[in-house]
Amino acid sequence: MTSATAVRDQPVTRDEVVDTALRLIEENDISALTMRRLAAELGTAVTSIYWHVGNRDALLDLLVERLISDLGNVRYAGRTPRARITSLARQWRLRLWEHPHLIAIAHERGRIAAMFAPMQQALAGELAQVGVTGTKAATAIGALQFHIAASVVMERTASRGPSAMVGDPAAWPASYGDPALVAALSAPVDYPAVFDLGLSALLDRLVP
Amino acid sequence: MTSATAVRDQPVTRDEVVDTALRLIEENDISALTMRRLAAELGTAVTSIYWHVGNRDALLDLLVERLISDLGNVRYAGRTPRARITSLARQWRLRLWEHPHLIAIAHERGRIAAMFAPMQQALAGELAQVGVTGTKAATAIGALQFHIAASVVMERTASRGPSAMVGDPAAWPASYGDPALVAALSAPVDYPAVFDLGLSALLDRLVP
DNA sequence: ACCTGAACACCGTTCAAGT
DNA sequence: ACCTGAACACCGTTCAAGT
Repeated sequence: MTSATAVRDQPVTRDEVVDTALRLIEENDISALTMRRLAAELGTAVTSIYWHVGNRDALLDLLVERLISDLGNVRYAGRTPRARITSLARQWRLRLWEHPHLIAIAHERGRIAAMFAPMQQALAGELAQVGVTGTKAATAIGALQFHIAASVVMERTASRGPSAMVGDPAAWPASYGDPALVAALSAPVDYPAVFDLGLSALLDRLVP
Repeated sequence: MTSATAVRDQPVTRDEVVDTALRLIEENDISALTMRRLAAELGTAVTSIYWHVGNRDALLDLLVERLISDLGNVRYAGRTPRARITSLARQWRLRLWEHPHLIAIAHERGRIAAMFAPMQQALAGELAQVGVTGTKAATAIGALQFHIAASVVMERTASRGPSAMVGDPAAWPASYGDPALVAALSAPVDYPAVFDLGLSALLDRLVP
């Protein structure tokens, strides 16, 4: 936790409010973003934040818009269209994972679509190369987008709790016939592996 | 919103606290569950709730445990193992969807595993019939569980915001070569279809 | 064993008043 | 144009005191 700016000579700006709010969220989590704490961090009265951004809800909208405009495109590569789509999806997952708090907020506000806009167009280009267009391409894009967003949302939420196990060994009879299964289920979830498995299964279906 | 019980002759019980808390959440959402509102609904002082359940966090734990013990098993059918697994997955999705608020809480608390325990054992039985056991079965169970939980979490969160579109038509150049794609992308997400697509792709991979 | 009111340290937000 | 303090209606939680 950085110490609050005690006094300030410059007026606060809207961008500065957004910057500081982002910092508070990324250093802690969304619950650290209170209007009073934000004001303390900025060295102003709470009420002056209301002048700049309206209210807390509008501030959250601004944070999401900032995220969207910061995301931009992502580097990806591969020899075949399928390899490029795989690379693209993995890169987007990693990129979103840098802002897990924000993507949860974006999701709640129905802004996931806008967030993925650059990815959609790159994906549409790759799909067109393998002859997938129109509603089929839309389905593929929707499914991949869902898979990526879900992976980040699920891993993020789970990582706040106890290390998420898939299974609870105690729920299985001690005499259960497949001890290797029970043992494997009690390991922590390997999210990247689950992601890759789902991705590759989807691509088998979606990319001819 | 039901009117609060004005006076009461019986002592409050822990179960009654949990019941009322569940009702508050399911009739509204998690933000409706405040200790003060709960007390008003029960017709007691706020502080007496603390005597029964500890604090708000412990109450949320109790709600999740209640959900888990209420879930139990689910009916499913089908001629082939694959059909039965598909039916099982769909039924679990529907079942969880009856308690979207609670499953978000369960997920945050790392209790998804316990929630899915009955499903895991049914699934293990079906997988064994097609020769999938051990770590392979654990992977399959983990992937299916992730898919079901993600579907509910994503659809639930999205449904609080504006009707989620996959794509924003305005983000595409008006001259884009595939208008059918752009049009299809701007329709609301069909979550059951996305769920079934992902499920069937996973099963192609996981069930021989 | 169960309940109570008072108190504390927080929230978001509005408003009238300042420069 | 920008900032301020006071005030309101909320939170969760603790505690000493009641029966």
